[in-house]
Amino acid sequence: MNAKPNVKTIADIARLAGVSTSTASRALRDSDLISIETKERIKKIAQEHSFRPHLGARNLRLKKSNSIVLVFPFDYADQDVLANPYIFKVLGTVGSALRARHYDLLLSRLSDINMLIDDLYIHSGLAEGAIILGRGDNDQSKMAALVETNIPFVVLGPEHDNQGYCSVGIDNRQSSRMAVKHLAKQGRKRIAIISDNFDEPIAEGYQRYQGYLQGLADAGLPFDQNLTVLSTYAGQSGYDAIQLLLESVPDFDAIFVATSDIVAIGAMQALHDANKRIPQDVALVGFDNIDLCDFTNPPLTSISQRLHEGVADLLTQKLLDQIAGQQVESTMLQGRLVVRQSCGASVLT
Amino acid sequence: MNAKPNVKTIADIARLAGVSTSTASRALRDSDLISIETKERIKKIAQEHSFRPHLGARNLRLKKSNSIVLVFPFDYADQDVLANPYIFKVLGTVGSALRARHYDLLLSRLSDINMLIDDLYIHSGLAEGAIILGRGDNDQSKMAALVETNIPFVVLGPEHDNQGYCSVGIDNRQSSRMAVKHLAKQGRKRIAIISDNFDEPIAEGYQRYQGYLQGLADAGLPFDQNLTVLSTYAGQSGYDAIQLLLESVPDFDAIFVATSDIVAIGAMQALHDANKRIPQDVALVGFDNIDLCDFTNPPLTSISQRLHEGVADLLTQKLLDQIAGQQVESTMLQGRLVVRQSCGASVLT
DNA sequence: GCATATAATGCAATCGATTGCATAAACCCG
DNA sequence: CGGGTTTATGCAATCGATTGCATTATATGC
Repeated sequence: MNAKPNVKTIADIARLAGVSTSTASRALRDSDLISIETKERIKKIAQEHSFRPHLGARNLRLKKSNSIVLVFPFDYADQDVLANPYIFKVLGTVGSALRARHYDLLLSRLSDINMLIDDLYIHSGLAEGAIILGRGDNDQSKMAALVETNIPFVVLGPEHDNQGYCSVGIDNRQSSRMAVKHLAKQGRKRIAIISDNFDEPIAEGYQRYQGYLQGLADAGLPFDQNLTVLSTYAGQSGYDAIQLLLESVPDFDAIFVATSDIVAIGAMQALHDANKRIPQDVALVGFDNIDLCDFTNPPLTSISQRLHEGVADLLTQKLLDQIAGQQVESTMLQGRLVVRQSCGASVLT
Repeated sequence: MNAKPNVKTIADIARLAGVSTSTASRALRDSDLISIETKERIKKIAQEHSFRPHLGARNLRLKKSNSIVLVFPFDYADQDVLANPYIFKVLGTVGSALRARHYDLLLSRLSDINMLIDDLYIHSGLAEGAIILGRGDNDQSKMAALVETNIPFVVLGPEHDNQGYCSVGIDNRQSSRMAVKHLAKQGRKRIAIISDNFDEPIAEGYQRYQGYLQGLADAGLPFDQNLTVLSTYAGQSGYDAIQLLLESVPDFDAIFVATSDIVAIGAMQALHDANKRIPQDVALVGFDNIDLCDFTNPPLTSISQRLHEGVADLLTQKLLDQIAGQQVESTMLQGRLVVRQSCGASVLT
C-alpha cells in the first residue's frame, strides 16, 4: 500500500544514501562537516520518506527532554476547579509561551506535590522542569522538600517570605484592598466577603481576606464577622453563601467575592432569586476577570490577574532561565480592577 | 548538602548493591529470576536514594512512549475557543481517563492537522497515538492523509460517511431536532438559530442546522432565512447576533444557539439589554450544557454532550485498543436535553 | 613531486534501561 | 559422589541518534 519501504531510523536513510549514519545524522543537523551536495542529497531522501528523528533517542543522547510538565495540584476529578475558565486560560497562555520556545507541554497526572516529588517526572527524565499552578496554599513543608530536590520549577501564585523558590503572581492583598475601597467609595457600608480561606496565612484566599480587612480599615468601616462566608470553587457554593448571608445579615449592601468569578456568578443568581437588585441593593466585585464578566447580568466588576499581559511569558522564561542554571527572582504583579456595572460605579471613563 | 551521592542510573544502584546492572534492573522490575533477598536489598537501596529509572531510556529500549498527544486543532492564541469551559472539561476527563490507564498526556502545540502529520509527534516517538478534539469540521482530505499514515488516533466529533477513522461524538442532527421540537412544543412559532456554519456538510454547526430544519418541519413551521445568524465562539458574537436579529426580524420568539452555551450567554445579555424577557418574550436553548447553565438568569436549557457519562473513557479506550492493534468502531451518542427555565417549559418533573 | 594542510567521511562509543543467552553455583538423586 | 536440574547472576547486544577521534581523499605550498 505504501510506496515507501520501512524508513524509520537514520540508519535507513544512511543506507539509502549510501553513507554512514554519522554522515546522515550530521547532514540532517546541517553540520558544516558535510559537503553541501551530500547534505542536499540526504535531506531530500529524508524528505521523500517524511523521516523524523526519534526524539526519545536524541533526548537520551543529548540528556534533555525539551519538555515541561504543568502541574495542577488538583485532581482531574475536581470538576469545580476544572470548570474555572481562569485555569484554562493559564493553561493556554503557558502552552503558547512554551511553544514559542520549542518546548513540549506535558500535563501532570499528579494530584499533589507529594506525588510530584515522589513520582517525579523530572528525575525520570520526562521533563526538565515544572510549572505549578497552585492557589499558593500548597503545604510549605512539601514545597521546601521540592526545593531540596533541586528540580527547576516555578509557581503561579502568591509569594511568601523565604519561600526559596520562584513564583509569579499578583498581589492578592493589595488588589483586594483596592476592590473593597472601591466598593466603600460607592457608599457601601456593609461589605461582605466570600472567600475559600480565612485561616491559613499561606492561602490566597486568606491574603485576599487580609486585603479586605485593610480596605475596610482604610474606609473607616467596622469589621463584622457575620459578613464573612466560606466557599468552595463551584458556582453553587456562591449561591449557597448568599442564602446564608440573607438569613444572618440581610442588611449587607455589597459583596467582595474573593474566590473567583464563577462563584460570583452563582452569588448573582442567588441575589436575583431573592429579588435583590444588582447593584442597587447589593454591589458585587469578583476575582479573575474571566471573559464571561462582560456577559453576566449586570456585567461583573472583577480583578484582573493580568494573564494577557505576560504572566505566562514570565513563568516560562523564569523556568527556562532556571533550567539554564541562572538565578531567578520572584515577581509580584499588581492586580487591576476592571470596573463594570455590578459594583455600582458609573462606567463613564 | 545532599547526603546521597550522585545516584542517577541503575548502574549506580547496581554498584552500591554490588551486583550487575542486569540484576539491579530485574530486581526493580520484580523479576522472579532474582532471589527474594537480593530484590529486597536492591529495592531498599533504590528507595533510599529515591531513584527513578530514566523513562526515556526505558521507552527507547521497549519501543514505546506511554504517552498520548491531545490535539486542539485550534491555536492557543484563539482565546475564544480556549474560553469555552466545554473544551476544558473534555481535557480534564480525557486526562483522567488516560491517567487511570497509566498514560501520560502531551498537549499538542500544533494548530492544525497538517502540522500534526508534518511535525508528527508520533513518528518522532513522543506519543503512541493522538486524541483530536475537533469540531469535526477538519478538512476531510487532511484527515484522509492522516489515516494514510497509520497513526492511531481518535476524534471527538461527528461521524461522517466513510471517514475511515474512529470517532466519538453526539448526534448533532438528532439533538438539534429535539431541541427545536421542544421549543415548538412550548408554542414558539418564530424560532431563530445561531450557528457557526450553514454551508459545509462536514461541520458540526451545519449538522445542527440540518437538525433545526428537520425540527421545524416536524413542527410544521416554515423556514425563514432571516432567522439564521452566523456566530464565532465568543460570547460577544452571541450578543452581536441578537442585535442583528432584533433589527431584521424583531418578531422572533425563540432561539436555538447551536454554537455553544457561551454564545448563548452573550445572547441572553443582548436580550436583557433590549428589554426582552426570557423566556416570556424569547425562549432560549444552548449547546454543551456547561456547569454555568445553572447560574445564568434565567438558568439555561441546553443539550448535554454526555461528557460525564463516558465520552472520555470511550475515546481513551478506543485509542488504546487501536494502539494494541485492534479494530475499533465509531460511536455516536444521543444528546440529552437538559430543561431549565430559559426555554419556557415548566420545570416540574 | 613530495610534504603538509584541509575537507569529507566513517568507526565506535555513548546516553540508560532491558533482556536473551551463557555461566556459575547450589541442590537433588540414584 | 558424579551427572543433571534448578536457581541466581552476569555479559553483551539492543533501542536510535549523536559526536570525538581516526582516517582517507583532496588541495595547497615550495
